[in-house]
Amino acid sequence: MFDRNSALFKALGDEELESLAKHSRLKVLSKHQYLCTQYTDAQYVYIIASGAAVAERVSSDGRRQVLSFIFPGDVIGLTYHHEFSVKSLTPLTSHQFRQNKIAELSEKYSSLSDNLSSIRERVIALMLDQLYLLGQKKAHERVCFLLLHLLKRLPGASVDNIELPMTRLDMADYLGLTVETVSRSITKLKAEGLIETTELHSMAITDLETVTKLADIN
Amino acid sequence: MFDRNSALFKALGDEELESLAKHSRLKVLSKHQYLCTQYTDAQYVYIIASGAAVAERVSSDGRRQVLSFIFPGDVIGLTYHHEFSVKSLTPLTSHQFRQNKIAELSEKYSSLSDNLSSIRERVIALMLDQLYLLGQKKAHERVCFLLLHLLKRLPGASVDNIELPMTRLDMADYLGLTVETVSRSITKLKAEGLIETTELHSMAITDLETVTKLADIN
DNA sequence: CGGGCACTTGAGGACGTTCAAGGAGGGTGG
DNA sequence: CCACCCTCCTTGAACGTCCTCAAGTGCCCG
Repeated sequence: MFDRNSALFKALGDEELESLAKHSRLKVLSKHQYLCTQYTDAQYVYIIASGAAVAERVSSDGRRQVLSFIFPGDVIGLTYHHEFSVKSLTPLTSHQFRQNKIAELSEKYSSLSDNLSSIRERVIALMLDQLYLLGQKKAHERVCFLLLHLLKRLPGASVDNIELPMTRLDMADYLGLTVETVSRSITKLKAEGLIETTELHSMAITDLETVTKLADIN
Repeated sequence: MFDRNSALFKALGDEELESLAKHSRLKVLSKHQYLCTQYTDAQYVYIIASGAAVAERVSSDGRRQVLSFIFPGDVIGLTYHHEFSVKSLTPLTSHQFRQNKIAELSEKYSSLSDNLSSIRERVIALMLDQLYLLGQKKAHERVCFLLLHLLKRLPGASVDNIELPMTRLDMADYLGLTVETVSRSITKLKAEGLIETTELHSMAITDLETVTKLADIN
């Protein structure tokens, strides 16, 4: 039932997995629905089983920051309050747990508790990368970073085929740019022979070394 | 010895505090020294007693992102690897603990463990605000945000006197701007009657409502 | 087939950066 | 104690990157 590749279930024994399974509920969303919304109590923890989503923050004047793209195995709701909304990009399936149940089980099973710690740590590491990106990087560097990020995190992605589950607007709001700038950056990267696009949402990295150099923080 | 106002020591009993004190070492730094540096193992946890510091990430081409300003009561080193360096802005005193000692004690004392969780949560909340700031906000909005942030976090700061412990460059690198833009933004805010500067590093907010409106995310 | 949405492309403009100069404050050595 | 220097800050001018506005294309779905 549960995928041990997920950071939450990693290295858990059968007993732990069964306990978790007992308290989980499958939650299924279609495209463009909200799993949870900004500034409400976080009653549940979700672990994504399939599909893709975004964590976003929207202000009253319409500006929107995509905080993270979310993929299978990712965990949502480990904080007491949601500081963001989570919206599905594709049909989405997730396992829902009561937050206090997770807290309870993590006291009992130290491996679960360790997993939770390492998830939080990874979230922080990702956010630090993104802070650097938004504060310091140029538009085309940001796009390269996103491509490599997706290459790492998207299930089934390979250098010669990255299927983007999000629109250009989602990419723009993640990168702190406009749709037009993202589009132009992609065009430019294509012109320079660094990437190729077979379809609108299918990309290939043809010059991984250069793309990595542009994306990297060092 | 320890200040219960710090998020780490909050609501701890005398026994807990004594156990911690037993395992702590005072670490004193002068101006512009490193408490810890990027990409090294985090052996120690530090809690700031006095002074101010920055958490920063520097790339090989010289670009620098200030990830956070650090003030008394703040805790550093709760992750296994430092993804950043911490540099003192002023003379700095901190209490140093071995990381595994903290982990050990937090298993024993649940209030300590709770404190650690809430610290991590607060760190994430701050970072989310900053992501929105860097991705979406205009220069003068960023400066307003920083002023309010300092008003909340700087010990001794009040609406009519905020003593900035950092240079304009630190502010710029925190806000994803250049020194010149920060300087111009401050000049503009002064001209509009929103703030006043008595000295270079002393500011007063004269129109809190407007500043708040500009800084806010909603 | 038509309409709507997403994407691309172009032109113009704004915001922030870069480059450059000048001023103010603090520390050091004469 | 003053002169000098260095660092930090401000201000100006020119430039560039990215944004805004606008038009046009392609694709999906009804």
